Amino acid sequence: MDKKLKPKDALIETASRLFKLRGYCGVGLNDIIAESGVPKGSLYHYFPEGKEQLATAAINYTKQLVIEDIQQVFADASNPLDAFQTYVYELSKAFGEGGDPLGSPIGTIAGETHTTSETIRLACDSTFKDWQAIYAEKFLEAGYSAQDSTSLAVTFHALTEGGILLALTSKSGKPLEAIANQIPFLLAQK
Amino acid sequence: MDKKLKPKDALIETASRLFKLRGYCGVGLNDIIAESGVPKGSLYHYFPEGKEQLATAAINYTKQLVIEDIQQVFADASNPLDAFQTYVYELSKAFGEGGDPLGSPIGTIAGETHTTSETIRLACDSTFKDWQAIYAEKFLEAGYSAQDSTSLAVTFHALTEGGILLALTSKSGKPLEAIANQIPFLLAQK
DNA sequence: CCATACTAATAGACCAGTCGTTATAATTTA
DNA sequence: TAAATTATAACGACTGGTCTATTAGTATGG
Repeated sequence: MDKKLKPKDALIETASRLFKLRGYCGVGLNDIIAESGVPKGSLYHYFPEGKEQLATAAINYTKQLVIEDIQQVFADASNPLDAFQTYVYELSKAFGEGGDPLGSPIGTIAGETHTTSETIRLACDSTFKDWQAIYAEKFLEAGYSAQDSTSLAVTFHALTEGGILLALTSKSGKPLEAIANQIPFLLAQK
Repeated sequence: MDKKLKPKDALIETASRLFKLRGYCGVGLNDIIAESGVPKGSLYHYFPEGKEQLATAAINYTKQLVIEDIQQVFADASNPLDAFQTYVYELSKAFGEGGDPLGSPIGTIAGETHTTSETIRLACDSTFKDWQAIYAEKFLEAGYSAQDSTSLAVTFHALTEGGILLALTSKSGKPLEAIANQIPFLLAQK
């Protein structure tokens, strides 16, 4: 087990990492306990409802990580478009650096489970909505109308999710780079 | 078995449909033979390399279906932006109509397998690139520069993939509707 | 200060079921 | 008759989940 972490946190962290890479069905509990070093008895002690409950915890953990990333980049930028471009550009660098393979934070899980697990689907849906709410808030602050702000938040979030998917499918940061380069030319008339 | 179809085609069609809904790992061969009515012996007769080979065939089948959709909508429109808006708007209606649940054509498969099956990853990657090539061609015809055309193709494709993911996660066509509504305001300065 | 008691946590063996795959027999088609 | 196709049973490996036994940790009582 990761000696620095408590067993429960080790499970959440390992599950989060593996689910990003291989999705929900693609990761077995045996993979998670093997990588985290936490015995199966402990897994069912902390997550008595099993895999779904662990996945929900992993989704919420990932949600928080992403929120911190987003807020950081918005705090450093003077307007939402700049912030968003910086964010996507940093993603492109991360995917392009050829280190450990990354994954889609929760997109893959959402795609797999939307028809099979309402619990997980709802966790993903609320995560997406929370991320979008941050974007929308920033657009609102920048003077966009309420309606435009929410629509733009959805649009830019979709752009991010799609861009990540293209990046990991092509094993390259270039799709995200192309998207980031296009961002300044979007919405120029507003 | 679907009496209208030859066994091989029935397998491809059923596999394609189920993979869209639940991804690659989420669908077992038993599901596919049960729904298609094709016996397991026939599956391994037509696809001796097993699940990966069937998935590759399903991906290529889906690729073609989407290409026909895209070309249809571009044939009916006078410029690429209109065509793209129409396309996304039609997607939003399909996802919003509350009939049989839809799925991401191959996005979910790509997200699951990019680290585990190079064969499938490459099939998804070439599919994405083929779709983008159609978009790029249309932008080129409309007078955009070669570089802008490819970047815009990637950007709009990412928008579609992300929009579909948001739609199926929220079980609603609204995310795609919001995206479609934003499209006319994008690129206004070009 | 130690002994006791109680609970939280750990450790895996184990379960029934399913996975993708293989093997082989039966049947149909040419 | 030969080949193509269908049908079914079975394989070992693995799945998520259950179970019991044991250990570690802590609070309490004398």
